Amino acid sequence: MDNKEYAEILEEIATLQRVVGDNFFKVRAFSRAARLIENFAEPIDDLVDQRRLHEIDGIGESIEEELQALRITGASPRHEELLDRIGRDVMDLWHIPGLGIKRIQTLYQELGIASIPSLKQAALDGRLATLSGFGGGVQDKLLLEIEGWERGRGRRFPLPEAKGLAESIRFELLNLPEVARCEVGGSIRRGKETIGDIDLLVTTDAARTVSDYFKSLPDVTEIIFDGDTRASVRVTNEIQCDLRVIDTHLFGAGLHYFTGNKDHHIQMRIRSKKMGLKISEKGVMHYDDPTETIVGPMDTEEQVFNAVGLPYIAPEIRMGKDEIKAGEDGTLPDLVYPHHVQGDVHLSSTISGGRDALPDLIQALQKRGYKWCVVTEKTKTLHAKGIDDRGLKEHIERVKKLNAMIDGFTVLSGVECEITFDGMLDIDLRLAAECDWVLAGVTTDTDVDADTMTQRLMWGMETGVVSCLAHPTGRHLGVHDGYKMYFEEVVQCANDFGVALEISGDPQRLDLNAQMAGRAKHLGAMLVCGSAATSVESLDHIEYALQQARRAWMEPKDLLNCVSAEELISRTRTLIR
DNA sequence: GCCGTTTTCGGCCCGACTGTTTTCAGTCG
Repeated sequence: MDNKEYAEILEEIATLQRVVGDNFFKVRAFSRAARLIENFAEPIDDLVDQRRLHEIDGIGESIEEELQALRITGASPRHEELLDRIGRDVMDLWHIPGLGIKRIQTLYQELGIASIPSLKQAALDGRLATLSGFGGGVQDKLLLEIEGWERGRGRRFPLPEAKGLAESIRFELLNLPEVARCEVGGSIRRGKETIGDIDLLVTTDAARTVSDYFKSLPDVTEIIFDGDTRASVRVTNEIQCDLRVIDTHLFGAGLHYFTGNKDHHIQMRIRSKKMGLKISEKGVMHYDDPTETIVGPMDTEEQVFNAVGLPYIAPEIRMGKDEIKAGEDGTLPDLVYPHHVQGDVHLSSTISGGRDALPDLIQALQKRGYKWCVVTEKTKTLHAKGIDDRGLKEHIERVKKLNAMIDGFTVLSGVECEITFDGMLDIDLRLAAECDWVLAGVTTDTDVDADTMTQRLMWGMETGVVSCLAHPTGRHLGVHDGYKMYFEEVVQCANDFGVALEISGDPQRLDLNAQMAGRAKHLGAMLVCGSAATSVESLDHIEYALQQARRAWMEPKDLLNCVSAEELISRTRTLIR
């Protein structure tokens, strides 16, 4: 079982426990454990086998037992018992906004409602309005929400898509003279790979004007709620967008608050409380101070963290896991940022179907302060206008000439090729060996069993000419998960043959993701970010990859992007050197 | 259910908005 599957079962246990009225804190413990496990870099299977689960802060005796049972028998007694009692459909009720613990309990206890269809029928019959706490207004609102759910509302969006939309709304808000600052917060800022809603933070001294403007934006289809300091709307594609308006001098406190995540805030607030302090979007203040005076300036997030005795903690690692302890101990990582990057290992030009010509790409990279790049033109399997063996030979020559003309920047010759069904490459191996860098991946015939795919990837790497495994899991964000394979074996083989693993910034992929990258790092793999750019504009996509790397607590020393061109070459493909 | 530099028992984050039980519970982020 993979970590995600363990997490899903724990979350289901939490949800079912809510319905039967279990202690709120017990429910929260299961829910938190689920999130911890989902984001854990090592396979839970291994931790169970090594009896190391208790090393995770937040997992105690009871949850460890459930996980052990899941590992050994494939089922959790608690989960099974709850499912027998109230059934699976009840969990859908949690997807209906407006329904929480109390109302779901009332529905279940008073009317025996434990599924969305029965809820809808009761609303249509007018039976809901008879329950205490459910006036006619609630009934009508629930009916609308049910219809929204039936239309597929509530789905999660790939990060790049949601980020694009968020930036466009941010841009519109910045048009308003009353808006002093506007930032995107929430899971987009943390770089979570799928996004449930968009959070925007605005500082202004004219809250009402800004809020009214926000609600009147052309894309807005529905106003969910509307208050003095916050408003929430739905935009065209059904994604929810929340606006929080805050006083200009509380920008740092507001941004911290609106970035999350929830577990991070709970940990921060528990810590503050122990220090006699209270932390919220209104800043940090003494716990029992009726005047609510902030203890210092709150213009920046750094000031907020400092006010509770912590150094700045980057958004990407705010998960309520180990970051606060690391802050206390002074062991926070020095995370990798764009200015650390010396080169990109994955980009192609008009030569193999890209949009921009090689000289333009190189000029753009130099402008960024990069010192080198690998030009990985695509083969014919990857693009209809891709290169064949002859094209690759010409490419290698072209790069040599180009290099002679440029000062202070190294262009490396590369190719992006396919590991074919029989574990070979779709280019001549001797030519591949002549390239500085060979990026190889799998894009065809992916619907095979794990043994077959693992073998294919390993055979590909065993040719000895591969420098890097491209988008190693083969997933397409929001479309399909990666192919089946044994990741540990693939990483081991990569290590043996000096093959790096790519963290692809391709907006369709983000592959490896943060958890897998963390796992690969733990297994001793070499990692490198690639923009997969085919144009000057898409060179920016490397930031998506770097953000996933930061979520995996990676520092410059963990990524080959931060070494020199010479070191990049000498550390990879060790077999043929 | 989990946890411990005041605690192995007794706590467990904070504030805004909505609708209804006209003084606050329920939900949300």
